[in-house]
Amino acid sequence: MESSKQSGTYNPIEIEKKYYDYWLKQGFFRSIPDQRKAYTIVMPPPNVTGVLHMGHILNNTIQDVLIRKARMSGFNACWVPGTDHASIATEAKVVNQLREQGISKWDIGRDAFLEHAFAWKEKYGGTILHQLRRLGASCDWERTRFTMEPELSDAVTKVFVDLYNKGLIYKGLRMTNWDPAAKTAVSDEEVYHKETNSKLYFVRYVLADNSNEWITVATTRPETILGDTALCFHPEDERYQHLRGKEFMVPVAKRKIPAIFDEYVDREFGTGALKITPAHDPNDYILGEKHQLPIIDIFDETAKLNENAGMWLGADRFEARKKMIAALEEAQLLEKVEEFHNKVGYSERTHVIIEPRLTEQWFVDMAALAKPALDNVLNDNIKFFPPHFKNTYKYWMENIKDWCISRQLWWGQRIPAYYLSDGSYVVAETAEAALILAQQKNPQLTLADLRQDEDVVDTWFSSWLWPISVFNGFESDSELKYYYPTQVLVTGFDIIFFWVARMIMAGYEWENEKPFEAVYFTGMVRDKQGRKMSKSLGNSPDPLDLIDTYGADGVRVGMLLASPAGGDLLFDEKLCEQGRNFANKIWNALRLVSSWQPVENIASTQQNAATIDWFENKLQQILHNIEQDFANFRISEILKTLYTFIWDDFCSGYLEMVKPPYGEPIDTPTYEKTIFFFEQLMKMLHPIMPFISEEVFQQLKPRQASESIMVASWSQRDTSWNNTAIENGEIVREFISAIRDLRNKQGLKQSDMLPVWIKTTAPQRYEGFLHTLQKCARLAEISFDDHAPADTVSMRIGKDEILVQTGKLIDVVAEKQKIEEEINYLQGFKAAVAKKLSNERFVQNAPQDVIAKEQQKMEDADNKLKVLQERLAQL
RNA sequence: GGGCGAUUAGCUCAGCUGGUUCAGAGCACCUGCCUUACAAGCAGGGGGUCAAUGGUUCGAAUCCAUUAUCGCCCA
Repeated sequence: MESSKQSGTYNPIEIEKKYYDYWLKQGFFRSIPDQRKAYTIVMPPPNVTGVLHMGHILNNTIQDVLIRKARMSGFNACWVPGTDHASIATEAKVVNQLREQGISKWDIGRDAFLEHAFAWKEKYGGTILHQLRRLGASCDWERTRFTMEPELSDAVTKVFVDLYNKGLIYKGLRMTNWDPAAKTAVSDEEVYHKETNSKLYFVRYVLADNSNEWITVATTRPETILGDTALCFHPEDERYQHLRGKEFMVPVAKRKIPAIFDEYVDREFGTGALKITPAHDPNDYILGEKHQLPIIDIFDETAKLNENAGMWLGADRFEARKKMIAALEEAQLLEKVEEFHNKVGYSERTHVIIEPRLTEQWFVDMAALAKPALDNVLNDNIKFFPPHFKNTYKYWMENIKDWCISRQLWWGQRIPAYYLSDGSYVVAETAEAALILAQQKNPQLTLADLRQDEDVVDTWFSSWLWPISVFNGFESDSELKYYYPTQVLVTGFDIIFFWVARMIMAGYEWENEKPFEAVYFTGMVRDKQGRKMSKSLGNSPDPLDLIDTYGADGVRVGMLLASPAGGDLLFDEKLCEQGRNFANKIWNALRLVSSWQPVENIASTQQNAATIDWFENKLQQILHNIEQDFANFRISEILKTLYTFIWDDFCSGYLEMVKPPYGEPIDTPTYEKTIFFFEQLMKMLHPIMPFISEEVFQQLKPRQASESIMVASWSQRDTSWNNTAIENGEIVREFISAIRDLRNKQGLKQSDMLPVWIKTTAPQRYEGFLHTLQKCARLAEISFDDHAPADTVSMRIGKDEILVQTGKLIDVVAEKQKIEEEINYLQGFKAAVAKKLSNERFVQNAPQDVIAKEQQKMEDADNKLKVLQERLAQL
């Protein structure tokens, strides 16, 4: 053991580095299948483009807590890290980087572009995973996976072909969410809607056969007028009945379009007349199909006007709007403009307004996949924490839409569809396999006649396989069998549809088994004012700076203090400070204990026995509570329990009670018990504060080189305890507190040793604590006789009365008043209890133990009253 | 518009299957302390009509209904 001359301030930086390296070197993070039961977590792979932010800290702290606890509990703990290739985001980064060098991706072509992209990934892609080491993450780094590496890409191809062969993947022309910045379709889930201040333009459509008559149509997107192919009215709208069979002139474009009638139209909105632009609005598209309208697609892939628009070629959609408004005004067809609030869809990735666009895309038919995925969540076969996310999940699954999986990008797994010159295609895992299929149509074909689809699949189409593919589960089940299903997924609720739901589907589709037993949803990290943390607001601290300032343990505590499961959490740097202070407190407890010199056979052995008994039993009780909380993922609760137990009960309570006077030795049994308790506490704390718990563990006793708290076994399972021992200790602590309060209020000095009398029916309660009481409360002598002098102050601790001779004049009036107040309160309390007990229905209906409790309360109140009244008479 | 959730101390939140271990914790605040482990600390203290109304019940912060306010998701 090191000397007590260490600094009074804990310095986490070196210690954290030292132990992380030590753990790595010892291979404690490594998991290889063996005879133990596995406890597996797959990390939600962060984007390769990302840097560590507070969300990662939260998410990975929780995972590390769970995996460390499992490891100590004797499981073969396996935490698999990895990264996600993030198609759109990464491709955008690489494109930008190339642009700065004056290179366009189109010039260099697909293969060269991918080389750049992989190079970029090699250089920057490991950033987050490296940063996580600072946090103490005990991942099995040797298992680090990447969604674009060969095995995982093969899995994607395999799965695509499998689904296609099952008839669950199809290609079709559909209205899709087009991201004109990324020039790709995105799925419904990648579109977010934002309340926007728009304008509603009231535009006149003149009748084709009578230029003096017109209908006014309200639209938010006048530029799409160029793609109009009909006007639509409600069939029962009396205002428009005369228009049946008529035609209108499209403003500015000067084309003729028909009037159609459909119940879809909302008569209340605008003028009740709706312009139909099938190529640029999903609802219009449906109406267009129903009424067999022509489709005029006026935009190109970057949402600029094309030849079909007939004018302003190359103008982007916003410019086109301005031009259209000006043209309408000039033609005197713009009646009025109103302010209007509506929700506009934006791309999750590039944050530009989504353009509904008709494109050929690949879709997954989700209905069949959704069925087992829904059932097994509803029946709690997969448990959600917090459980209310089941509702959200259920709603989405029951209204599930087909999944658009193709992306017009290069960075990703290329769609394994091969086109023949006649436009038909075959789907196969390799070009060679595709050729065989193609040759069934035409035996003359060669590889050169096949052209692979240019598009890649959605990133989520690879990450939905993650819990299986990280174990190469599509190749062989040797590892999968051992690690799958995993125990828990820790992730943000915002990707419940993107990812969680789809992993569940994939699990049942290919393994016929859930991917995880439980899902722990974390909330969003916000600043203390409740704002989302963002770069532009500058309100997101750099996690590495935080770790430098407060230590990884401090940051972990800060994060967990703020984070009950599920809801958003308001992060405040002060919480990390609290965590750092906690570490410092533990450090100083270690300094104290380290300074003790144990000696055999001295009086304190007996004097401390009751205190040790109290603490030992409470420790067992706390251990039990924590075990329960772990089962329910109540991690924040576990931290609070340990924080209070270590700081208040261990440091302020236990250590002060057994601490020998300065310079005096401690008896060996107390010393050994204390070391044992401290070690137990550190084991309980280790999942949350891995570093300082290890440091204390190493210093408490001489250890073998390979001995670490990380792999020390979690405290024993038998957690029975004696409640009386706990109660007695608590009462003694209350006692000490009350005496200190009295000193405070009466301005008594520490050096004034006060004599006390205890009036109790259970003097044995205090027996083992007499020395401790005298020491901690600075008492002269403790008597249990009835001969307390008159000049004493009275206090009540539990059911007992304590009389303290302060040596000062007793303020009889104040003392009387205090007691009368207590009597008043007790009488009111008694009346309430009596009312309950005299209520026949209560006595009949309430459970026996509740009634017994009430009777006990009555009795206790009576006793107290008796004591108080005696005291009053005495004064 | 449909759904989900929240509302408890100045702030952030616990409070699980209704019953004095039910009104709690941390931070903040107030008082007194540099007491040989710790001022990143010690000892003590004050503070809430549990959003409102009604109901169920012997009994409601807890269950139900309505309202208000806020947040989120979907359309």
